[in-house]
Amino acid sequence: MTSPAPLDDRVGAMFRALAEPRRRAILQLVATTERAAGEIAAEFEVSRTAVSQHLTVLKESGLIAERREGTRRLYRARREAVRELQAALDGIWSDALDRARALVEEEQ
Amino acid sequence: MTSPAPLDDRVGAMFRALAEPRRRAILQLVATTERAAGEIAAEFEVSRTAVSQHLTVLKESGLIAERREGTRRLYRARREAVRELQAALDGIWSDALDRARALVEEEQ
DNA sequence: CGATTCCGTCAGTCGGCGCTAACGTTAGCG
DNA sequence: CGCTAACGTTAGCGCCGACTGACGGAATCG
Repeated sequence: MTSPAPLDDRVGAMFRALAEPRRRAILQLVATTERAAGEIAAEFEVSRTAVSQHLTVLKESGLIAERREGTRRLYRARREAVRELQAALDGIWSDALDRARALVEEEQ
Repeated sequence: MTSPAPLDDRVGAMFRALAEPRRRAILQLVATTERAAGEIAAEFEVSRTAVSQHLTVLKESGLIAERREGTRRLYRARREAVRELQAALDGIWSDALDRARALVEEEQ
């Protein structure tokens, strides 16, 4: 309730995005180097359309950011989003502690 | 080569397992407290069969471990697996650096 | 202006996944 | 040994998601 934006949905979107092997490869491609959509598509043996859809999913999850330059669109990975994901992984245990504590108080 | 199973597949299996909201909730339930399958199923409003399948997916991904006690099967989260996942997330950047370096040598 | 480049978007198909219902299995009790 | 409890497993169904092919749009060059 503290966060106005649905944080759990955002985390879920990131996990769903990373569940696809090709999207992980794309994310790795734009991790350090900003790349255009065409360059990314050229790295894989799938249609350019599929890559574009993968980029859309990654962008909507917040894992990558888009920047336009002429007719090209350049993509780069957002490391902050990954850190948010790692925090969520740690939260699995810390939040679980809170819930366990609530259960103890209830059953006593 | 330190791991007998292909690491990228294991990481992918973990991401795929975490992509499902219900599996994340289950993982959180058994994060600190070891629980039986029936107890877990009672927490959600889905059939016990569905929970059992989720537990299978989580177990095969390595995110949880199973222990038998009589007719019951107790599950607990494996925090080491989560740490392996976080390392993979960091690896997106470190491995990308290696690949970028190789590309530079190629194009020169 | 027309042509080209670089992309995203829209149907449509197909395989995979989550769910339910019925059945099979193992452990413990009388 | 029959019975029950506590599970996993299988078959089937509905649906989402990854992919392809065709189309549309914005920026650049001549």
